[in-house]
Amino acid sequence: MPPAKAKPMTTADAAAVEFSIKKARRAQALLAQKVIAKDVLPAEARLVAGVDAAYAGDLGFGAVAVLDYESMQILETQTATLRVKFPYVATLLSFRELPLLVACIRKLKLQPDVFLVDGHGVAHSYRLGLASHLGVVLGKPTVGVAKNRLIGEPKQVGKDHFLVQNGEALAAVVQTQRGAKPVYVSVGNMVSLKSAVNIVKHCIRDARVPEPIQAAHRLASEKRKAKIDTSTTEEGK
DNA sequence: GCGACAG
DNA sequence: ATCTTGTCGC
Repeated sequence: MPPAKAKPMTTADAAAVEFSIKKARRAQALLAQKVIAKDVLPAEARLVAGVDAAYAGDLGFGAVAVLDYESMQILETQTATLRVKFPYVATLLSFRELPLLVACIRKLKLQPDVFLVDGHGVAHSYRLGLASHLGVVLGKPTVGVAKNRLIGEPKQVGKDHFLVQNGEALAAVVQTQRGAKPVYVSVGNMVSLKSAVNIVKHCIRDARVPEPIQAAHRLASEKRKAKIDTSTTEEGK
C-alpha cells in the first residue's frame, strides 16, 4: 500500500482559506465583545480542567483533563479525534483548534468551574485568543496560559510583570519555575486577571505549565502516538 | 514594504 | 504544533 502522505494545498484551497479568514475576522470582532473580564465563578473553584491538542498531518487530537482543585488529582479525562479544516494562522488559532476542544469537552460528565487553555485569552490582536473564544462559546470561565508572546510589550510594574499595549495590561508574565521561561497568563472569559493568575499559580507543580494543561498535553500526545503506531503497523487498513 | 507572529 | 540527538552555552 502506498504511503499516505499529507495532501498539498491547491490554489483553490488557498482561495477557500482566504475566504474563511475574512469570515473569521468578522466573527472575532463580534465574539470579542462578549468576553467578560470579571469574576463570574465560585470564590473557591473545586474542579479545574486543562485542555490541549496535538496533530499528525490533518488529524487533530483534542484532550481535556478535569482535576480536583485542592489535590490536583485527575478525576476525569476525555479525548476527541477530528480532521482539521483550518490551517494554522497566527491570530486565528482558535478556528483550527476550537472544534477539537469543544468535541472532547462535550463528552465530560463532570462540570469544571474553570478551564485552563494552552494559548492566549484577551492578549490577542483582536482580544479573542483561543482561551477567550472557547470561553465565549462554552459560556464558561476560561484562563489563557501561553508559552510565547503574541502581542504587548513586557513591562515591570512594581514587583509584577505584564504584557502591556497602549497602557493596558493584557497578560501577566508569570515565572512558574526557576530558570525557565515564564508563561503568559491572560483573561479568557468570566474571570479577572488577578484571579486567573492565582488559579494558575495554584495549579503549578513540577512543570512550567499548570498541571491540568500538562495532563491534557500528555493525553493528546498519547492519542497522537497511538494513532501513528497503528497506522504504521497496519499500514492503515 | 518590512517585521512579528499563540499552537 | 511537528521533525529529532547530541551538544553549545550560561
